[in-house]
Amino acid sequence: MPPTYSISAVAKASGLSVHTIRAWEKRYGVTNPERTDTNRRKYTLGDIERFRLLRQATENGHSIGMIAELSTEELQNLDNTAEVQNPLASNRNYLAACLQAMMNLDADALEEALSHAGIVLGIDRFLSEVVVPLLKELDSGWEERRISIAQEHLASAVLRTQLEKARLTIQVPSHAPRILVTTPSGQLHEIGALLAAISAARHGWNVTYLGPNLPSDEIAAAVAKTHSNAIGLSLVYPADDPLVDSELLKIRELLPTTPIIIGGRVISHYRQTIQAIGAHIITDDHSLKQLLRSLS
Amino acid sequence: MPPTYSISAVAKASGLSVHTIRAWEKRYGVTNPERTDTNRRKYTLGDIERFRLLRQATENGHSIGMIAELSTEELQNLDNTAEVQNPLASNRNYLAACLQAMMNLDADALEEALSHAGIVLGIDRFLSEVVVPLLKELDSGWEERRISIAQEHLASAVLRTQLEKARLTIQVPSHAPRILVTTPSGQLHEIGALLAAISAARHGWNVTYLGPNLPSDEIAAAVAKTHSNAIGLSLVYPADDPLVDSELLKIRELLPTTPIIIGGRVISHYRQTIQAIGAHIITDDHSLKQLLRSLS
DNA sequence: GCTATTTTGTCTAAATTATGTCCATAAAGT
DNA sequence: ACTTTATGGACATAATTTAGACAAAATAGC
Repeated sequence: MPPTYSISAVAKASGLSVHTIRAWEKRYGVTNPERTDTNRRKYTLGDIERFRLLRQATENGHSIGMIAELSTEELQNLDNTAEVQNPLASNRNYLAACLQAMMNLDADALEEALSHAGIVLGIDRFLSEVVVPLLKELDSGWEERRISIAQEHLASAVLRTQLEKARLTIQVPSHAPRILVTTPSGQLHEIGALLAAISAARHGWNVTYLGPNLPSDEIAAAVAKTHSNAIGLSLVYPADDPLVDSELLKIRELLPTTPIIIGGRVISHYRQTIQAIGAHIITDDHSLKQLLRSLS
Repeated sequence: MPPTYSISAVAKASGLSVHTIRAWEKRYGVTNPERTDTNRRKYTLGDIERFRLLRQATENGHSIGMIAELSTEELQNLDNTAEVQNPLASNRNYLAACLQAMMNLDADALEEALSHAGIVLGIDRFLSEVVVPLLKELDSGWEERRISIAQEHLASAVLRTQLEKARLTIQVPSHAPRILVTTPSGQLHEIGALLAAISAARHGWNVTYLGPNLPSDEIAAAVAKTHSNAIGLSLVYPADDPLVDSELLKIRELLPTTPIIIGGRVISHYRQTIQAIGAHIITDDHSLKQLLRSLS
């Protein structure tokens, strides 16, 4: 792994400023990068990872002076055991920036804000503190006519791209259990399904994501073809479509034993059918995690 | 005798300017092309791939001075650590690999094939030699029931991600003319619109992409808000929806002077309306390029 | 509780280096 | 004629370096 990253590249990737990186180096010797012939610092991917861990640790309340000498390995363990949440974290700012960019139909700014949030917050907090609130805001704003269709479309398109980007960074062993994620016929909104796909991947599952609006027989055939161990379905809109009920029943008919996991804003409207087919209901990432663990 | 390429051909294929290519050669010795009897540079396919990798790496945050000395192999492994790429296998049939992966519902393989094709072929050839034929195959295969809905969904989802990825690598100056790309109400397929968005960006336009199925009044409002100089609409399916006709008319009513560019598989079914509102019809990338040039 | 000190992130200034772009001129293709 | 290319040099902007300053926050000492 040849060292090829410039200090600005490290700054972008780690969420620190170039000033801070140099200060930490001078004061605490957190890294000792090679130099070019002309004295420029040359960083490795490992350095980036180290700076990222250091930033997370400092944001969790550790002072940089105390942890600077720790090895990268020790930093990882430290991070796993740190529970101190820093309420000062500026998630509000990201959310506000996203909303403003969306209102202005400024795709570049929205992308910038989301991308930066993903780097600085880490994927878990990015999802729970930015993406989910943003989706809620989209929901309520759309109902109250505060958000136009165009704004919602723009947000969906950019968000989708960023979520896919986040998904690419997750690596899952190929022997892990497999889940098929989609939405049934009649359900056109896919962001919820995409979120579920990322969560499942985060929790160690191989995900086959098939987008929205998939008929029951296709779902069944796809489950067979991909040897999936479970199905994830997202129900967001509309709330009272009898087609959804019948599709759910058909899926259960075609796949009598496959666990079906259902989540989304409008699950309550289909609760009767969901219970009839013995599907699992999830309401948040934590319940999804529990459920997936029990299934694997 | 292997084929060779002029510096301008390399510039087009790699996305660099001829100035930059010569500067990189002079300053960092990134390549050492043979010369003709009259001292013109003669590049090989390998040189083109090297320049392309260098451009991608620089856009990824590496500075050219640091990576110029790396071998082509090291460049390939810089960011795509998992992918082992064989430049000798450039005759590989990407399209076939994509189709097979799609048939097997193997999202990972499809993603791998598309991503690899995008890197090796460059964006233009990737679009014209892989994406467009794949879309045509999807179309015909779907009509002939050779391809299931699940397979089509999978292909759409993965393709969309790869296209978005490709779009991110295109950089356009912010003062460039602006085009809004979407599909009108009733048109749910978005891949064509995404393709058009990429083409427009390739031809130097700032693109605001708003996804499929956008009502006419929203389109008009978005054009005003983003100060767009033109509208791009994609019509792929369905072929005979009176809603599309009325939406097109409404758009023209709301925006009497904005150029409207329309393309897609089913434009012939709406030809009368398209002519009535004085919209431009494009049939391929070349005609789009011509048209955009005349508008800017 | 209240200073004094240390820690820490941020910032400035000035010099150096990096990098994309451009020019002028000559030569070669078309 | 017009375009493309080669060469060497010039330029402007951006990035990086070092040394040090500064203010807010945390910590220590009393």
